[in-house]
Amino acid sequence: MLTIKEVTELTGIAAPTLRYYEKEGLLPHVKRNENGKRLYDEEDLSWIHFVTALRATGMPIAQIQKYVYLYKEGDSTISERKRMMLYHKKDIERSIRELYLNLDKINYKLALYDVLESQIERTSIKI
Amino acid sequence: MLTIKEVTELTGIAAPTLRYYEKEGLLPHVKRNENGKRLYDEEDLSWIHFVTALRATGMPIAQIQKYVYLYKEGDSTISERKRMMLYHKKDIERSIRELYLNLDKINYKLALYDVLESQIERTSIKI
DNA sequence: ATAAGAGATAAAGTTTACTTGAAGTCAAGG
DNA sequence: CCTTGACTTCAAGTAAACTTTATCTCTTAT
Repeated sequence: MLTIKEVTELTGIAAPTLRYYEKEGLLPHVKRNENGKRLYDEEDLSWIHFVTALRATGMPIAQIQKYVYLYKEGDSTISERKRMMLYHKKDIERSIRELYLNLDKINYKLALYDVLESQIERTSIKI
Repeated sequence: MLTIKEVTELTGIAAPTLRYYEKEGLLPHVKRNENGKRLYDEEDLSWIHFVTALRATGMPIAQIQKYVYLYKEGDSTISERKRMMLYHKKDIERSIRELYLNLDKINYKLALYDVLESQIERTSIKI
């Protein structure tokens, strides 16, 4: 069982953020010791990693809340949770496609700069 | 020359957002008619598209501001602008890589759901 | 004994990027 | 004439996700 400090060191997530996630219901069943201090086990860690992956891919807190709520409901919600993940997967794939398209525009801009620079170079040589 | 309404229809960007971008200095040389109403030409449109691409790839307003400021400085800032774009390109590539990594985690979760569902199915058949 | 250090809660504050609202201008249509 | 519609500006409001602050408790080292 890990303290909150150990978890921040392991995950790079700030302690207030971990408390905030828990308060918002994103981290089910985090235990406490006799003094009320948080204790994280392996399962908590994998929840943290999962939530982090969802956040990093742009899923809003509110939607993760809903997911965890369904998880707590038990096996009867498996198909709905799967649907949420499938939908989110499509979202990520769309984001990636858009990033590639916009990356093309940046690359085009960079190509223009290359032309500009070589023009400037040639001009300088002439002088 | 296009009115702001025509530009919103063409680009899907709300008029207040266009005004906001202009006020923040992201859109250089947008002209006005004799009554002070905005008129956009082809160059303005391509600035709008460019700014949109930068925003969509996560560049903060403040950094775009800096870029446009350099642009206004003239040719002497070309290499710095190019450096900004190169750096941003690396950023986008990093984002894409991270999205792929996190997509893998989501796919792993989905695979787990497939196993779970087939287990449930088999259990039901037994009953 | 007591002061430091880790952790807790609750509430307020911050940041970023817009968005909305209030109030005014101006040309055109009934 | 005067109202409607499409603008304008400036200021204030909003949403999301944290982050900071204030205050309190408890264990531990001096």
